[in-house]
Amino acid sequence: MQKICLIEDEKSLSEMIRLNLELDGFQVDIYDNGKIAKNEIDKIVDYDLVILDVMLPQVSGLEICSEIRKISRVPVLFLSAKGTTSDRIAGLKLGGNDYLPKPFDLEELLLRVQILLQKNEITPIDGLTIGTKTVNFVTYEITNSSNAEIEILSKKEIELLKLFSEKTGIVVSRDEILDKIWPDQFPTSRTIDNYILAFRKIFENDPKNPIHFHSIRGVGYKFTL
Amino acid sequence: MQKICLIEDEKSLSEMIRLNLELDGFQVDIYDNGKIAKNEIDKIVDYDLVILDVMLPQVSGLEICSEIRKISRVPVLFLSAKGTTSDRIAGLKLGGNDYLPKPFDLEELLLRVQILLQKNEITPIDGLTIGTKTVNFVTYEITNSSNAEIEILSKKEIELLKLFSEKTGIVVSRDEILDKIWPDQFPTSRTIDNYILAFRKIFENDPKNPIHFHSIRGVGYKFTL
DNA sequence: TTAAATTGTAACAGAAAAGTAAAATTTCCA
DNA sequence: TGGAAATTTTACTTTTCTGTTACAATTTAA
Repeated sequence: MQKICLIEDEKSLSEMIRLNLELDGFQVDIYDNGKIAKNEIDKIVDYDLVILDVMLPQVSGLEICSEIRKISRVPVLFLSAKGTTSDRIAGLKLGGNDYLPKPFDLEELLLRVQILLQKNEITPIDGLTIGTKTVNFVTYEITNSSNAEIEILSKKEIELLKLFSEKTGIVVSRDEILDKIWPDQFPTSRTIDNYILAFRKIFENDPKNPIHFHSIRGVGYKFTL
Repeated sequence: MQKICLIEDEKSLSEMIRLNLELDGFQVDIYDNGKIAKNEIDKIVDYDLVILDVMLPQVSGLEICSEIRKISRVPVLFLSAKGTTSDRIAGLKLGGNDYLPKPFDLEELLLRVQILLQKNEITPIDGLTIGTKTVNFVTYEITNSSNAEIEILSKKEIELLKLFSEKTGIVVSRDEILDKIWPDQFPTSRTIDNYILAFRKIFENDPKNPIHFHSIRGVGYKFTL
């Protein structure tokens, strides 16, 4: 779920915006104090979008935007009662991504929010998910959705997993594995077994009764999700 | 060079816009006829940005936008004399990315054009905060929020940190690092290690168990915040 | 039922990669 | 030009990977 940070001191307005963004499926947190917001820039840049009122008591929205831009490129949408051209330009120059003068139409706000968030669309990762664990073929990491621990696999392990994921549900012969993973070497057949052994320890709940890494006697192995 | 397609029937306005966009380093082609534009959608979607007047003779800008969206996600910026909310919403709903009511300030147009084109680029930011320390890519200084001490990094260190900050959370291979940081030289692999060593001493609480500068054996390094 | 073939398993050793500090070299100013 | 800072290399250590070995367990076939 995409999270939006709304920095706006006028309670009735911010609650109205929050309600509507939530109806659109976003999670919304509100800061009603510019000074606090400025002190928590670290937290603010973790959001997917920041909606920022220009006129805040004590600290101006422009100031906050400029702090944000020092450390992050998170999209910033300005709201302002002062809708003059020069204000808009000031906001955009400081790194704001859009500027909506008050009073604005709610529907327009929602549309502009969606446009800004499209930019951040997450590109699917190149990897493989087995049970609660996800292997990232680029970073070599295994992330476990249930306990946040991170393991790192080796190059050869990743190569083998890639091969298996390409052949999900299909038996891969020992010869084929050797050809693909060790094109210039000719290791023992036991070498393959050892990698399977490792995979079972990592991915199988009960390594003795594997459900993902099956041995096909006399042929090779079969990987299933 | 980024190419912009401007669809606008009012010659004096379109030439003025063209001139200014060209001064900003863009290449601009003008369509002054909506009908022709509609017949050449294939060509139009090859541009990096389309600026579209809503009120065109014969064919409306909204119609053209909707044709564009059938085959492409090229950013579309609407211009319109009718600045009513419902017009803006109509434009955005059809897939427009921004809407500027006429009369607009030229500077605002140029800024919004730049924002829309940034989507495709990675805009470098001028700093990076890791834990309590903030690196300024312009002054090369590291400021520590907890003890006011100031360290200064070297040029190469800053270059490397910039690279890592652009690739936060992504593995950067040793080859890529060498390519980007040492385009004309071919230093030892140990050279990179030494920079990482320095970064860990500076930014890691426990350099032996790094949480920001991870080594990915056989590949490279990964920086995380 | 038993021997042969195949697979499972862990411990080990050599190889490769990365960590490290200090020395050597280059660059940049004053 | 001298010297300090920056940069890169060198040499060494440590860590991790990787394939082999030896043996156990399992399956197959005679």
